Amino acid sequence: MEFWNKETEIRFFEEALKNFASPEQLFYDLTDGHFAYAPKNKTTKGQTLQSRNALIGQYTERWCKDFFQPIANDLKLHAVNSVVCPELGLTNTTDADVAFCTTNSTSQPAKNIKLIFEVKMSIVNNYSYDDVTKELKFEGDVKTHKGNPSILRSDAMLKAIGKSINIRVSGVESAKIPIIILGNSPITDSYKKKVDFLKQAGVIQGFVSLYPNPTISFAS
DNA sequence: CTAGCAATCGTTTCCGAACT
DNA sequence: AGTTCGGAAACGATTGCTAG
Repeated sequence: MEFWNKETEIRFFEEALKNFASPEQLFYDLTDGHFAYAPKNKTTKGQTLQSRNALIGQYTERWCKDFFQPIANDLKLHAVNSVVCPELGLTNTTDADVAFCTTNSTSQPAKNIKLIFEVKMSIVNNYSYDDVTKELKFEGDVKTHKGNPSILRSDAMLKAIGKSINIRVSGVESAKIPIIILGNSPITDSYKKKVDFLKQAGVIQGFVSLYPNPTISFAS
């Protein structure tokens, strides 16, 4: 299984366009074309694209499940999406994005859950889409557009930490289950120390980016 | 440049009313 | 009494924006 890369992102757009989404749901409609993010020298005229959120959210969570499935299997476990376990504070609205469980059922008792992942990933690079030719084009890496994806954002970190603590304080069963945050961007300097303390404190066992070299362009 | 508030979309849940 | 319907409200996901 490969790490997150440009092909992963292109595949998201292609599958979404083919199956259920219109270009307007996935791209900013700027004067000179459709863009995944606003390039640094351009403005979105105040519009904030929201229709992509749920779609990319689901895609990344599924992608992570597939990514970790072989590892889970080696451990005689299953990687499962949207795991619900009321004992751990994981309800239908606030479920575990991905978890390693002893069975592949969505609804699990606490004792079956061995590892919890919180996915905080999205599109990292910028792309343009041509309405006429249907062509998807790489426009530049994360430094060339205005968006801050994934755990590069402080509030994404706060949400991840908050959700983890919420699990920790839900009961005795949840105290021992490791929690790992998955992203596809670097983190801010200001959080580098804190993630170590979070680990020492036993709240979160790891922050992992599945996108090794986001600012190096690979041939596609 | 960073932290974090505000905004919107899609989905789920809630809750009273209407209906067997 | 139990079920179903439907609008309102809540919530989670991501991203723009701007004060400091």
